[in-house]
Amino acid sequence: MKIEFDEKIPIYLQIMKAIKQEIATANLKAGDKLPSVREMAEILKVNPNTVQRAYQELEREQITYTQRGMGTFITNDVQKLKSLKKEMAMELVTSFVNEIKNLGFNMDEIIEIVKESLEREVK
Amino acid sequence: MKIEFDEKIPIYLQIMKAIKQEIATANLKAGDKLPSVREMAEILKVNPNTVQRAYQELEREQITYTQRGMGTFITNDVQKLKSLKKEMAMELVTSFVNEIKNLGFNMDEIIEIVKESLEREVK
Amino acid sequence: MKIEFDEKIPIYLQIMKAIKQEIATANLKAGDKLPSVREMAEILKVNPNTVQRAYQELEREQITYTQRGMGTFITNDVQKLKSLKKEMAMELVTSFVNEIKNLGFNMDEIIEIVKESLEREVK
Amino acid sequence: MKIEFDEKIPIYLQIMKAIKQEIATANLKAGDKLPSVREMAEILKVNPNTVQRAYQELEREQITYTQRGMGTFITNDVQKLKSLKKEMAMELVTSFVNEIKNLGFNMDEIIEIVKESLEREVK
DNA sequence: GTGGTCTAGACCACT
DNA sequence: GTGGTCTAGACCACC
Repeated sequence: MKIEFDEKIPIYLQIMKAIKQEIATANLKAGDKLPSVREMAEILKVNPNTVQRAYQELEREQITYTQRGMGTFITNDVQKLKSLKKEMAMELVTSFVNEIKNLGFNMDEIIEIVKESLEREVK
Repeated sequence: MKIEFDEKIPIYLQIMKAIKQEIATANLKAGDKLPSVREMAEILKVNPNTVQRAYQELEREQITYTQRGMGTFITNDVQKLKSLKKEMAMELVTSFVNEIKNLGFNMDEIIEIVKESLEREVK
Repeated sequence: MKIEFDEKIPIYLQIMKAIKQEIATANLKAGDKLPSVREMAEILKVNPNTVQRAYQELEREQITYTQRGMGTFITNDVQKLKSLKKEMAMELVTSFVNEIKNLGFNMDEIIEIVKESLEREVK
Repeated sequence: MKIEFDEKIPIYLQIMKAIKQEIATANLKAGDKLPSVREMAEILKVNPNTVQRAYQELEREQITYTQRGMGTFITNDVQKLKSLKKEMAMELVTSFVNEIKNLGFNMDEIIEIVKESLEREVK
C-alpha cells in the first residue's frame, strides 16, 4: 500500500480512506490482518502514532477490531463491508451531483461532462 | 446568501466557494458589488475577520478587486468569469471520477449510478 | 478542578469523568466554556495532548462542542445534560447491583450493607 | 464457567474475578481443585498464557496454591475465604457510594435508586 | 489565543 | 511483537 499524501488533509484520514478503498476493491477481506501499527508506519514513512490514530478511528466505525497483543483485523461482519462500498459510492455521487448542480448545470449537461471525462481517461 | 457551514472546513473557504457559485450561476455578474465585510459578516453570522480573509483570497485569485473606500467588486474580466465555471466543473468531475474509480467501479457503472442519483433527485 | 489520578486508568478517561461529574452536579452548565486545552493541562499538571484527547472524546459523545479559535463549550442541549446524570447514575447502580449479586447477596442484604456504608460515612 | 469478556479489561483480571465470585458464592470451596491451565484455556477459549497469569496472581494473593504435578487448589485457609467475600463486597460498596455521591446524590436518594433498581430486576 | 495534527521517543500490559 | 497511553515539543490554520 502506497499513499500520495495530500498536504491539506490530515494524514490519519487519508490512511483511513486508503484502507477503506482496499476493502471496497476487495484487496482486504473480512478477517484479514492489517499490518501492525509499527509496520504500517514503516511502510508509509509516517509516525506510528498517526497510524494508531487511523486504526483507532476505523475501529470506532466498526470497520476493524483489535485483539489484544494480536493485532488489528478487518471486521468479520460481511454485511458491514458490503454496505461500506455502497455508502462510499453514494456519498461521492450525491456530493458531486449537489456541487455540480450548484454551478448551474442541468442533468443532461452533467451526464455529458462525466462521459467526456471518462473518455479522456481512456486515451 | 445563506450558507450551511460545515464545521470541519475553514469557514472562509466555504464563503469563497459560495461566492464562486453565485458567479457560476450568474447571480453575481461582472462588476457587481459585494456586500461590505461588515454587512456580509452580519448576514452570515460570522466574524468580520473571516469574511475579510475570504475577500482577500478571492482578490488574490483575481476574481474580485477592491476600490478604496468603495468596496469589493466582481472582476470585469468576463473571460475570467466564464473560465471560472468551467474550471470548477472540471475539478469536480475529475476528482469525482478518480475517487469513484478507486472504489473499483468501471465506466459503465459510473454512468449508471450518476443517472440513478439524478433520477432520485427529480422525484 | 482537581483530580486524584488513579495510575491504573487512562488519564484522559479520568478527565472525561471529572468533567461529566461537574456537569452532573451543575458546576458546569449548558454553554459554559471549558478551560482551554493548555490551561487545563496546566491546572491538571498533564500534557496538553492528554487534555486534547479527553475533549475530543467528549465532543464525540456530544457533551461538548468546539468553536474554531474560540474554545470548547458544554453543549446547549439541556436534555442531553439531564439524561447524562441519569445515565451515569443508572450505569453505576446497575453494574453495582449486578456485581454484588454475583457475590451471592440477596436484596435485603444489599440494602443493609449500603445503609451501613452510608452511616459510616456520616461519622 | 463462562465469561462474557469485556475487551477493555485485561482478560486475566476477568478470570481472577470470576473465580473469586465462584468462591464467594461457594461454588468453589476450600481445597477444591481448579481445572488445569490447559483445560481452563480450552473452556474459556483463551490463550493458556492468560490463564497461567490469572492463576499466578491468585496464588500471589494466597487464594490458591499449587502442588507440583497435581494442579492448582483453593486455599484451605477458610478464614481467608470468608474474608474474601466480605472484602469484595466492601470494595464494591464503598467505591459505588463514593462515585454516586460525586454525582450529587444524597443518602436518601441513593437508597431510593438502589431499591428501584432491585425491584426492576425482580420483574 | 484557540483547537488540530504530527513527530519522536518512551513505557506498559497483554498474548 | 502487539496495541494503548503519555510526554515533550513543534507547526499550522482559524478567530
